[in-house]
Amino acid sequence: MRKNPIVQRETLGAAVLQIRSGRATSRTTLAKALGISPSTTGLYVDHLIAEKYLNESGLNQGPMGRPRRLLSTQANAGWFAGVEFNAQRIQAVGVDFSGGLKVSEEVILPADVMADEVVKSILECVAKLAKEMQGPLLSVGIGVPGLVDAQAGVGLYYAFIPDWQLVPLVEKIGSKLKVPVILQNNLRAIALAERWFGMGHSLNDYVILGPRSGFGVAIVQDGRVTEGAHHAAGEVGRWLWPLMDPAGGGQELHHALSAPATWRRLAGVGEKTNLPEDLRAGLAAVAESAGPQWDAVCGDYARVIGLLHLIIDTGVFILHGPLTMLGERFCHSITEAACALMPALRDAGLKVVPSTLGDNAGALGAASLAMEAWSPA
Amino acid sequence: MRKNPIVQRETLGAAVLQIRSGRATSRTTLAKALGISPSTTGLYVDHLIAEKYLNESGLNQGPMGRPRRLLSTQANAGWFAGVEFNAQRIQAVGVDFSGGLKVSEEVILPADVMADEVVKSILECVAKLAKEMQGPLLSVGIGVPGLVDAQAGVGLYYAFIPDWQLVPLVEKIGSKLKVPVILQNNLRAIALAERWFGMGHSLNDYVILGPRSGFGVAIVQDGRVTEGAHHAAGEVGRWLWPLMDPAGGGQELHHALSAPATWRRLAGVGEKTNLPEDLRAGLAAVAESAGPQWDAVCGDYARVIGLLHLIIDTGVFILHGPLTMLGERFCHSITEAACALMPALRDAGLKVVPSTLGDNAGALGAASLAMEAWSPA
DNA sequence: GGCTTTTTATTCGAATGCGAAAAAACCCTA
DNA sequence: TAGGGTTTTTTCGCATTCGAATAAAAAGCC
Repeated sequence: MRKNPIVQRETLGAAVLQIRSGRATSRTTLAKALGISPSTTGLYVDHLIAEKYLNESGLNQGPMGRPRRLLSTQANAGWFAGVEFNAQRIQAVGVDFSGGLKVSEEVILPADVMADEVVKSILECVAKLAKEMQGPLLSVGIGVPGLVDAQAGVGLYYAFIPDWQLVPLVEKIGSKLKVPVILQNNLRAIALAERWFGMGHSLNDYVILGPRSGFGVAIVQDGRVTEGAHHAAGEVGRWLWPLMDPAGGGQELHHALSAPATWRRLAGVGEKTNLPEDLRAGLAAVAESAGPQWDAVCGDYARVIGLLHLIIDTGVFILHGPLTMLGERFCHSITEAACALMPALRDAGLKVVPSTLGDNAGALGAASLAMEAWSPA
Repeated sequence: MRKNPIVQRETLGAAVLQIRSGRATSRTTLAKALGISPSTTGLYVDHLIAEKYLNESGLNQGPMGRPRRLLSTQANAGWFAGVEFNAQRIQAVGVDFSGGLKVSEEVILPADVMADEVVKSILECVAKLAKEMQGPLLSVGIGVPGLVDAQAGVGLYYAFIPDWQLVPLVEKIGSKLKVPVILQNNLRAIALAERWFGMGHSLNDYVILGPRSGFGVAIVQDGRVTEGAHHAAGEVGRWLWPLMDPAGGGQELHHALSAPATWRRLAGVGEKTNLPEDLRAGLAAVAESAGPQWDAVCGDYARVIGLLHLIIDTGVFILHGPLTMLGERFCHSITEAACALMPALRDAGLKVVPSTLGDNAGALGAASLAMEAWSPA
């Protein structure tokens, strides 16, 4: 038996992430992925197996040579909670140690909810999840609407909860649950969800399009989620739109491209018409429409995406939220319109696709936050 | 005497950078800046002093305690070459080991110059610099126009040199000079110049505005220069402009905001009017103008900057190139116009400032590339 | 079956980097 | 001028990490 060194916890966490994601499958591949020597990697893996975080799961015979001893995460070593919320509802998921989604919860919030009630509901939600999960809760990720200081663990501002200002969420939740709590803006959390559960798996550069009650984007560059100097990267909803309004009385992009606004424009109804009971169903109903409204909406999206793409040069734009109901055709129309407007985009391989993740993408992203932050004690 | 370990070269390079930039001035501050222990730092510094890269330059008494033994770089330990070029000219600088600018060179290129001639001229230019510099040449940085694959060391494409396609510059220059050669897009090189020689010293997030024969930007986020998935980040000159052209026959932003176009618009002359002999002087002459042209130009700049700022949330925009001749007033007008158009910008602390670096900012940035890449043998 | 070849994992000595403690160099005060 | 306080630098022992060699486990080949 090898001696058991006091290994670095951070590196242990990184090793688990590599194994869980499938980027590394054996000791040697793990060594390469972590950039440490094979001998040290062996010690780390021994430690993680001894602590029941990993196990060996068979052999993988390559074309030649000694077969790899496959490593995998022990699903019941503990679990991660992912929570996302806005002014209307809380969504939460429980994810096992192998990254498998096990339980979902949803809580509808009352109108005019206050910050303290939200915190209370989040705690209740996590408690409900805990009943169905195995092992100890390891960490909690929270996708927070509005401006968030992820480092400080504070929700800075959110327009639709009246007293949501400088809310020390990490402290409030962490002091009750006694586990690490990690925050991130909810759209940026979705970006992480794509990485762990969606199509971002193999991508290093992509943009999340998030048209909901407003319009925002989350940007992933070279594998890193862009935060911004004031935690406000991706707040494109505050763009003047139309940009060249000759009258000067411009509006914000929010008003043109939010999910409700998009439905109204596609349905050809005015601002005074009530929204349908179920916006998603309403959107599905107009998914086949055509004509000038369709072109106008796609043209606006095309312009926004074209501007974005030529700045940050990512490649794939992943559409999230209710507008995914408009399907592939919507995304394709946008792509085509953008390339028609700005020919440079065609060479740059612009592509808009609807997300394959469902409504709980934000909660899954929050769970990703929790997984990324965890290291063994 | 302490024993002399075989230290890691990369860390030695990083240590020299910290000392040269003044971010670290003593062994202890260096240890903090590098994130390694004071004891190890002591060994590294000993090594660097023994190799004549650093020396001790007096004491710095704080309010209390043992004074710091100040460290500084040995100016004559060698030198770095920085080269920038476009289709018209080559600019080169020689920078000593302490980061001091010592020599500048400029070569005017003939019309319709070919790639091979450019390479030859660069080599001649560096040879000329070498005569005036002390010590050995340590590395060369090159600011390359157009698309650049910095990692591969290849110039991918530049429209104004006919055969500038897939030029293996690092190989061509490196094989002659026998020192490391580092490439970067010339605008992104300017971003580095701001960091080392300009106002980026204390900034982690800023944007370089580069209106010249076209219009592009370079983005620095959290201290890193944004490259883009296809080496094309910041190519905003290819935006459709005006963005909402109802006729559909849109142009590129290049045509509206390049340095010549800006002069024509401010001077109120058409596309057929010849440019002044000296564009900078011409621009200085229209710097005091006012009225609708002035507002229109500033409005366009304000829109571009507003869009950029709300995406990437940096803060400071640094204007480079001939348009700096328009002075503080121009930048101030843009800032004001942007805040008027998009009120969100006012809270976000948007600021546009002219660069204090002169015409050779690109070459200085290239030298910064060289400095950042160097490590002792 | 024994041989080589290839790839993965482990062993083991060497040494690099760290932490704690000591030393050094200054201030201030009495 | 001696002593306490403070900060920087160095010393020194220790242990983690590495590198090179070794062992292990398979395939292919005669």
